[in-house]
Amino acid sequence: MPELPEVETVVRTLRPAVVGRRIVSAEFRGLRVLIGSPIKTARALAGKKILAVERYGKFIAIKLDRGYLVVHLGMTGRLLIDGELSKWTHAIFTLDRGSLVYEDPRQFGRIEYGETLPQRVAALGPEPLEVTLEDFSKRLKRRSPVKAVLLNQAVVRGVGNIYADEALFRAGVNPKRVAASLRADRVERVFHAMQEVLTEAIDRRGSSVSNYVDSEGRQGSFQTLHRVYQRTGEPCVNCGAPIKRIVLAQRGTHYCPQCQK
DNA sequence: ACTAATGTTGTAGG
DNA sequence: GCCTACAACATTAG
Repeated sequence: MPELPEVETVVRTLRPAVVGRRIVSAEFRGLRVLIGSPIKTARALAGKKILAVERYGKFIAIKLDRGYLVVHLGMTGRLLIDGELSKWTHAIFTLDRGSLVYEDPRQFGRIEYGETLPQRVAALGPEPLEVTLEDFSKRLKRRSPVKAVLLNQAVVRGVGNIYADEALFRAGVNPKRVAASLRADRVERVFHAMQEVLTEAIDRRGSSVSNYVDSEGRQGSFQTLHRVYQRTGEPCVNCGAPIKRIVLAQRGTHYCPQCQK
């Protein structure tokens, strides 16, 4: 479910509810989502105070007075303030006021406590809304299709399948184009399109496809503004040609064969 | 019955 | 190191 705009919306709704709160206790169900020992993690979290909620790409880092509680929502994860318990509840954090509940039917998400940020977070590329054009251009010099490069979290962090397709459509760049072969003006168009689509999606509180909701249980609305993602066969908003779907980097990839040569 | 779905990680191979 | 392809993870929706 969650790419950068969705995770940003979760973080923004989470902050006012949990910053300053103290974790009274933590309970974990099942072995899939939690990285590490449930007993040790629960013991480490009990009594910790929440100082901040940060986002690193698609990762949520809850900064405690010692260490971090790091959450990745995978495809179907939800972090809910005072959420109801269900068969897919994998973690319950009881706070000194209210609670935080993690649920995830597909269980591709992960929760981890550490004294420092884990390596897979530290190894991420820069934020796409903070990276400079110069740095972005260097990072794009890879001999893979530009879509695969945008999905690579070591290049920039937070772009996923929806926003990669939407950014390339807006830039008028074919997703199969080898990134390193793009002229500088094309790279600049991709850069601006990526920033534009992410910013607009954040303004719309993300895309609710599948089961995405923020931490208050609210849906986003950017899915109504998707121009190519999941619009296979529908007319292109620019030229009317049918939107095409191919598989690239093992992901469904949607583009206009007319506008994205 | 089959396919595809917002993601990451690990393996094998070029 | 860089790159591709594939599998795995587990569930639901069309």
